[in-house]
Amino acid sequence: MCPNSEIPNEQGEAKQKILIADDEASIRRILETRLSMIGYDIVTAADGEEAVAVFNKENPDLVVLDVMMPKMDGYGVCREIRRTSDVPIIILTALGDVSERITGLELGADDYVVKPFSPKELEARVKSVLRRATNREIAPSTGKVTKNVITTGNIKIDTARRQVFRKNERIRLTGMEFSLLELLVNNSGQAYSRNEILQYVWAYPPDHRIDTRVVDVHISRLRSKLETDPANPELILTARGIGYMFQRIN
Amino acid sequence: MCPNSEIPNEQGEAKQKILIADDEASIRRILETRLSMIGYDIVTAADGEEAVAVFNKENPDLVVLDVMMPKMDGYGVCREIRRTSDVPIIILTALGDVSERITGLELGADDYVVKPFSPKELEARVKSVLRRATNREIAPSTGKVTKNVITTGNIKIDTARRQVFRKNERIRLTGMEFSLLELLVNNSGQAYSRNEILQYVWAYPPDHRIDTRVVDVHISRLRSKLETDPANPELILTARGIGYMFQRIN
DNA sequence: AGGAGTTGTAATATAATTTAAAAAAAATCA
DNA sequence: TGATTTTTTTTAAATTATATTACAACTCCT
Repeated sequence: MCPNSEIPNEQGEAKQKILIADDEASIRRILETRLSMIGYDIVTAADGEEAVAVFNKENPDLVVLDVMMPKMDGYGVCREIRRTSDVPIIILTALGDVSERITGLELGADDYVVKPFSPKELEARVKSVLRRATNREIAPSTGKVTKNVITTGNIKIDTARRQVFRKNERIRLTGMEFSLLELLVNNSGQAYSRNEILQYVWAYPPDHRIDTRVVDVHISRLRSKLETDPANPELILTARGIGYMFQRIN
Repeated sequence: MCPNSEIPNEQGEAKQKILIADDEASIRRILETRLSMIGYDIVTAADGEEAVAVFNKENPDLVVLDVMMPKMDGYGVCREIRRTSDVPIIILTALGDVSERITGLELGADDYVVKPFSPKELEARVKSVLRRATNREIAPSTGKVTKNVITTGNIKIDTARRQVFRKNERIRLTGMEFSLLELLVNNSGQAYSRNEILQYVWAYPPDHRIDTRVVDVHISRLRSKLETDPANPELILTARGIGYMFQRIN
């Protein structure tokens, strides 16, 4: 099967770990259930001090902090964590409190979710933040400069606007399609396994039991939209036994 | 984060002084931190009367006023200041209260910023207002409304007059539509969930469970009025799984 | 009260994504 | 080589999410 992840994340190939800090047991329980269901390791804390302690002990990949907690509030925890770490942080704020939101972002939180929220929404934020966080590491690791507009052959990719053109005709890509293309193009010439792609584009932990064929399907659709002859791809290449890669750009 | 930076101010001479009047300590603290970081001198006040006192004593180059303050509200302070001075004034208003905004501008404020705002946004307004103030050779002593116009693509948004133009044709938006647009535009590039939008734009109490699909409907109506091709929106974008956002401006 | 305009709800349509599975291609090996 | 196995590609169906529409309820003006 697919070999170990070549792309180092902080835990090697372990699941990504999320620290959930909220004093409401019901919220902890729900989030723990839902997030572990889609493949994350969850650790929890019921107050601010515990959150800091657990953070230091467990070194999670992402932290979800409720603002209102006993002992130390979310900001305190955020500040404390930021003294030593750039780990992504999502803040849970109470209803529409402006100052809370500003404070949170000011202190270096990566995102915030306003209560009451649906678990689905938090899931989406978690993936989004993790995707941003992990994608940030990709470009530097290859030593490539990630340009805003990339041109190769008759394909033009505007990463800032998330738009793609072929022969100056705008091609509509869906969000997933674009994210996938973006990963491959930003690291052209480098092959990624399906698991790595799932991890980076979908922000799923390495061993999440999602069908890795999703990647194939998306690759197929991308080819049908981008390639001159989808049956003989010249841009999105198959690395048999490994995964996929984008034709090297220079 | 980017700490301690000695960015020279526009004059190169003495630092420009800004008075910040807001009863929320957290907002005062944040704005003080951020604005002094980029080279302004900051003085603060926690209520209306203090604001007037500090203004008379410190003679700042710009005043940022929260509308809602104890002792004397923002308008009172604005009126009071305008009796003796043309100093630029920025008003902080709650979202969606039209009359507040109009009143503020009538009273001679130079600009307003709608809560919730990001510190970055206020920084931009501060710079903009100061630039106008220092550049105006023949200052209209009335301190009449300085337009705050956002332009992107072929649409122009005049937030002061709550008017929107496409290709210089006026487009009629309803109040809700404009408020929604305003939230998204004022925070372009940032995705908001339906819940957040409901809380910010509709400002319903937490128990008033309204169908989140209302947001979809209004987004749809906005698109049909604003977008060149409503089926392929380029301004009001869908953040699948999360909500909506306005195409990042700048 | 009457009419024009606005808003929320619900029903329906469309689109994006995942799953499943069959067909095709490439690799393995006796 | 040819049969077998593995891997990839493609298609279709199922699932989930978003978009649109029509209408009823409501508001604001006179």
